[in-house]
Amino acid sequence: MLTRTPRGSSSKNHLLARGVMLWRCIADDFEQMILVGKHENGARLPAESEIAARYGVNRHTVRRAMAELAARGLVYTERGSGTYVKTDKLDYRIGQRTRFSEIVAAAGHEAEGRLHGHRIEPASEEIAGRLGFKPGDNVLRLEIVRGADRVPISVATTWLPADRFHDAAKIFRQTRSITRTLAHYGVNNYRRKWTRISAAFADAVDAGRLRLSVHRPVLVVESLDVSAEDEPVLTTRGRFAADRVALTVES
Amino acid sequence: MLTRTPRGSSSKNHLLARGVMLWRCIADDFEQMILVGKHENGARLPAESEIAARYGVNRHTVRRAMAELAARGLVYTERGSGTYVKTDKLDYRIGQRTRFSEIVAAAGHEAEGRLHGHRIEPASEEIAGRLGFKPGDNVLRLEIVRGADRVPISVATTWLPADRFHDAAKIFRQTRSITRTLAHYGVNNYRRKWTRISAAFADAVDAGRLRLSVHRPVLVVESLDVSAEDEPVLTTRGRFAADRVALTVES
DNA sequence: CCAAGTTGTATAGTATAATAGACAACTCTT
DNA sequence: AAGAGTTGTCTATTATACTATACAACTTGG
Repeated sequence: MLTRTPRGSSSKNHLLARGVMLWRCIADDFEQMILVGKHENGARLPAESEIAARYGVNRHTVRRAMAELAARGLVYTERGSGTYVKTDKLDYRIGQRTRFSEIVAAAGHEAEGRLHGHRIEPASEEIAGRLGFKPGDNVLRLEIVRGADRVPISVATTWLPADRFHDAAKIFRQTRSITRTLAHYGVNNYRRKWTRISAAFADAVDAGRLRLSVHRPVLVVESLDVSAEDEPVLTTRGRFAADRVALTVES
Repeated sequence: MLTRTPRGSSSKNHLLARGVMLWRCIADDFEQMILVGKHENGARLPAESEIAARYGVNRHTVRRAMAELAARGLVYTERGSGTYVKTDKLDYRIGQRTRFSEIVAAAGHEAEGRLHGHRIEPASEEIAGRLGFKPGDNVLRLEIVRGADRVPISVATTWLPADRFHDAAKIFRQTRSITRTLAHYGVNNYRRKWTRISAAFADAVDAGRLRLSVHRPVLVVESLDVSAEDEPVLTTRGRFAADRVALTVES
């Protein structure tokens, strides 16, 4: 250790970013260590009291940091036992029948979907092309955040024909599922027609909704679903937290 | 604007990173806009009250954000007039006579140097080679933060022969200048022998000392200075905030 | 079963982030 | 010279981050 000048020589100085709370710095520090492989999957983290001592902070502060990591899906805690690393990813299988709730339920987790916003807007050239519309035609746009076991997995922007699915936003709020929303309109066997996958970094809005730092990667999944009669029923642009999901594409 | 669900629909939600203070989010937001060219050099920012209204926060919070930007050297404020963008960089000319204080003073700014730590350590192979020592020989290592007009410009790790400059840390604390410290030991006309320049991102420690975000670039300047008699007197590894300095190399 | 070690919860105190409002000091344009 | 608009400073209040301490609830290994 370097000899320090008297000024600002607190033991927690090395992580104190100005304007960033202590628990957040500790959480980010652990996220870094976990992502870099310093604690492997399933490993037990040191006890809260030990971490607190190591950072020179109160145990409550460490608890807040651990709660954050749990909210990010990086760890889980077991009362009386400890806090454990969980870096295994949800296997998200993309095929003709791709249903978020079914995939998550099959993996033994509780699926969740929440509508964060909606509006009717004129279709862009891109979206119109996908849905077989003319640019400027009205489409219904939904912003949906999906999660498994209360951990956000993806945010998706979904466009549907506005006339055919006019109250889809209301129906989605009730049913909390795109599958059930389409069923409400009599579309029961829609299937995935194509899927395009790329990668990017989370922007500020997505990062907030996914509980990610802005420098974490997302898998960008664009897709088109069609009805049994081959009519386009919805197209999406989803952003999946790459730390929490691995995509499997059937071929 | 998208129609929002009632949950968490505050007007400042789009920048509220969890565990990051409001003023910091606003400061980072402005830094981003400035760096991306949305406000050019010399331009006046909107009045504090207007910014406050725009973000839906109190004016004091905006003032804190502006103080942060000023501390980062990105803006300066003029009482009664406004806050102005300042993105021009200090021209740091590297030649045979390279003296931080002189360069900064010549640019019309007030130079400042502060010792953040020091110790005697065995020389690494690299450092020993530079100073003409054997690996393991004792060298004195200084950690110095330099600034202009109270804005950090560089952090530098400096190694000197430990025997010859034994109390250099103490002398530096008094003189606040490497030039004057060497003069104290009778070394008056040292000159730059070689300089090697590369680039990197600020690590957590350097970012804190330079008041940079960790994703901002730094210019890494490694160099060797020798006395008039051609004896190595010090070698450094400096990290310059690339947002605040441009290096000019004489040839 | 017990004891040691762990996470969960409760209470209370201190420091500070953010809000709110008022006014002083200053600049700039008219 | 005046007045509108700006930054600087002051006081006060509320919400919350962090600390401190204690104990309950639970797991694990002997």
